[in-house]
Amino acid sequence: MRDKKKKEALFEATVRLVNEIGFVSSSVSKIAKEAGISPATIYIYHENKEDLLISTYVQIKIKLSQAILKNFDGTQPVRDILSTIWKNTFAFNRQHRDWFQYVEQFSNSPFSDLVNPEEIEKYYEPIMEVLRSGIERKILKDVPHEMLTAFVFYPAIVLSNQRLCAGLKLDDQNIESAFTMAWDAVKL
Amino acid sequence: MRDKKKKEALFEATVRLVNEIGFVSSSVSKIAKEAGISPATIYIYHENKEDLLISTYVQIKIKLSQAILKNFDGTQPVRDILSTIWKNTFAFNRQHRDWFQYVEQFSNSPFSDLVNPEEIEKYYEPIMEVLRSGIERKILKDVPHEMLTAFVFYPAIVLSNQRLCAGLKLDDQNIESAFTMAWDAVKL
Amino acid sequence: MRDKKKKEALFEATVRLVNEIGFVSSSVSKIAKEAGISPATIYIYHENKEDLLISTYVQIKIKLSQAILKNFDGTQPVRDILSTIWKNTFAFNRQHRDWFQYVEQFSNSPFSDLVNPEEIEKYYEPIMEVLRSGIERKILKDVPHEMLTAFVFYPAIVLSNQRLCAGLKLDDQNIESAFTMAWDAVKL
Amino acid sequence: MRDKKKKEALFEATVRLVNEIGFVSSSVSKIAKEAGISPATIYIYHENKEDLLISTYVQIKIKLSQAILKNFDGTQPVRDILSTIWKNTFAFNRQHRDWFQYVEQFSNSPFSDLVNPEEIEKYYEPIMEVLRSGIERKILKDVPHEMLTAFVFYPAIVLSNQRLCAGLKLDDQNIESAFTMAWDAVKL
DNA sequence: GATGAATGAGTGTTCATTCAT
DNA sequence: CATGAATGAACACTCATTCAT
Repeated sequence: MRDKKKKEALFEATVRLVNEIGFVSSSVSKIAKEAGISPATIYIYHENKEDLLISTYVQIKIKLSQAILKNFDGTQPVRDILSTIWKNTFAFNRQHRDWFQYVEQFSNSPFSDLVNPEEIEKYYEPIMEVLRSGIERKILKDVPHEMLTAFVFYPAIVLSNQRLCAGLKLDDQNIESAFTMAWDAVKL
Repeated sequence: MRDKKKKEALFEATVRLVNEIGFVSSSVSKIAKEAGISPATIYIYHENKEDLLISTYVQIKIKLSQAILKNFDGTQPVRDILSTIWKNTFAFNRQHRDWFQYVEQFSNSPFSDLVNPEEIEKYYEPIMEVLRSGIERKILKDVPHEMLTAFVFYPAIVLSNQRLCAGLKLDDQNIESAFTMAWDAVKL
Repeated sequence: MRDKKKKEALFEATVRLVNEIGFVSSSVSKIAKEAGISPATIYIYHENKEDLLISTYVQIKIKLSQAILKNFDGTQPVRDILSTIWKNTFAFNRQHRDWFQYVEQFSNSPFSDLVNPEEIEKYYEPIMEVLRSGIERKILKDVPHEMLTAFVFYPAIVLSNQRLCAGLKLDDQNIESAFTMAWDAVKL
Repeated sequence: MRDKKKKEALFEATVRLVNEIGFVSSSVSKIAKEAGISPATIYIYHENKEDLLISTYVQIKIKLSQAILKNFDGTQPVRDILSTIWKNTFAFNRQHRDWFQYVEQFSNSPFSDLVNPEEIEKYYEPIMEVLRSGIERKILKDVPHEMLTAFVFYPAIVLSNQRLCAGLKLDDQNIESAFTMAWDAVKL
């Protein structure tokens, strides 16, 4: 009969603290205090600190996949699909900056090696399918999928990054311009 | 009369260890052991751990700027200049993968906030100048410079990242294809 | 459910060690070892080293106040009251030399600045009242209370100090003589 | 050919630093920096840190003895001699508060055990002689000399102590009153 | 005589984790 | 299920001291 609220509080406390004081300084005890529970309680829900951080990451990635696939319609033209995804990504970032930041911090930590990629990739499969189909139908350039994502998705992440693009105003026009660039990069 | 060799050994040990065990786990004592010196000695050359990590980062960024600006010729067409920079980046990454990885880990750590951006930006000024001139001469899209770099340089970083693009073979042809994508993104 | 015994052991170990090797050399780890606990455990009971030393001091000062106010009877003549206090002080010192020494070492350390004087003074209020009343009733000299205590209490401390008065035998007769001197000093 | 100036600078730096940051925090390197010399240089003039601190203490005690014996005239009445000494003590404290504070900090540190008492006592011999003579001539109470000093000299130290008597104004009148108390204590 | 560089041993403190309750 | 107490190991950093120059 695990308390749902506690697990939820733990998730939120982890994200909040990591965003506040960073990955390195976020100790188990501090996270516990932030969540209003005992450090020992964390070990009921998670095997160890690693597991806590990883599971927090995975949860966010799943939520993220759901958000960016909102209004996904495989029958639309590739460009429209990617445009929707692109805009969803920026919308998600604006609404859940803390989740976004957590993911970025996590991705560049050694912990990220410990995540089973497949566990996450499956949630993004529809997007991969779009890319594959786009290539087949001679709409997208015939290059490895890493190269397509490097130009369609990572620029969005970079542009959303407060640290890297502190001075950049992300208004609708800029987002639109940026997507045009992405599309120019990948379209055949 | 500080021992040049010790400072050099310290630099190398720091990079090596951060690449081996990650930023978080790289403690001062471990770095000292890796460099074959006493932990106390580090504090002769650096004010504190932060200073050690930052100065290591800055050193690499300077070396990196020199490497990617190799054969820089401002009189060439914009496309050729960017192409050279693009290829230099991949060459540098191939030769100094550890330096590259260090920079990526550092950039996403809270330490990166502590670096004075101007100290580094000045070394990359020639590139900025190329972008500015390209926009003026109606060769590049007239968008904020962050958006240009997001499509010209960050994809190179992503593609070079072993973690993100483990399965991608970075042969000359792929590099060429990727640059074409980057160019398509930014060219008017 | 904190272990009362551990806190008590910590108190005793702190006093013992400070008396053995001095204030400066008494490190947290040494105190922990002396108390038979882990250094980390100290931080469950005390915020930091400072807090440990201060709280040890305050505890002793309270015990001391209780000891020297034993048989306190405000209705007695001033001289008798002070005489009782004087004798209690020597008795306490004889029984708890280590506590006495700890207080003296602490008083001359920079830590002593961090103690809220009022926290301690309240326990000694009855004595202050005696002095005030003595002045009012023209029994004691009308001088600032610091001057009265400098002659009534500090000489007792000096005479009790093994370091300063190594060769002095503190028998009843000497204590009596000394009190006579103190009384001659303060009486009108 | 030891540099007199360096030794003097070292003495002053030691006193200054101990008064500024306390006995415990005054490390050899900090003292060296304060004196404008290398830590290693200290070991030319002093065997070790202990020796530095002790020798600083002894120097001050000698200066102090000279100061409080100023205008000493053994032919004067005992009361006048002690009064002069008493006033000299307060004068010295006012002029050299830092030296005074150093002595107090040192006296209650374990280092003080390492000082050979005779090395210092000889400078205070004239005072002892006055006390002995005062007893013989039935002017002072016939009690151990520690008891006399406990009432004639230590109250002066207590009253001079900023920490203990922060609120006490040490004007001529108060000093005079206090000496009267001291004299009442010791006179037969 | 003087020093900057060097260091092993130590400092106070926090860590992730366990366990009896 | 939940926890406060407990801890050995590690943390970043400073120490008194030495020594080649």
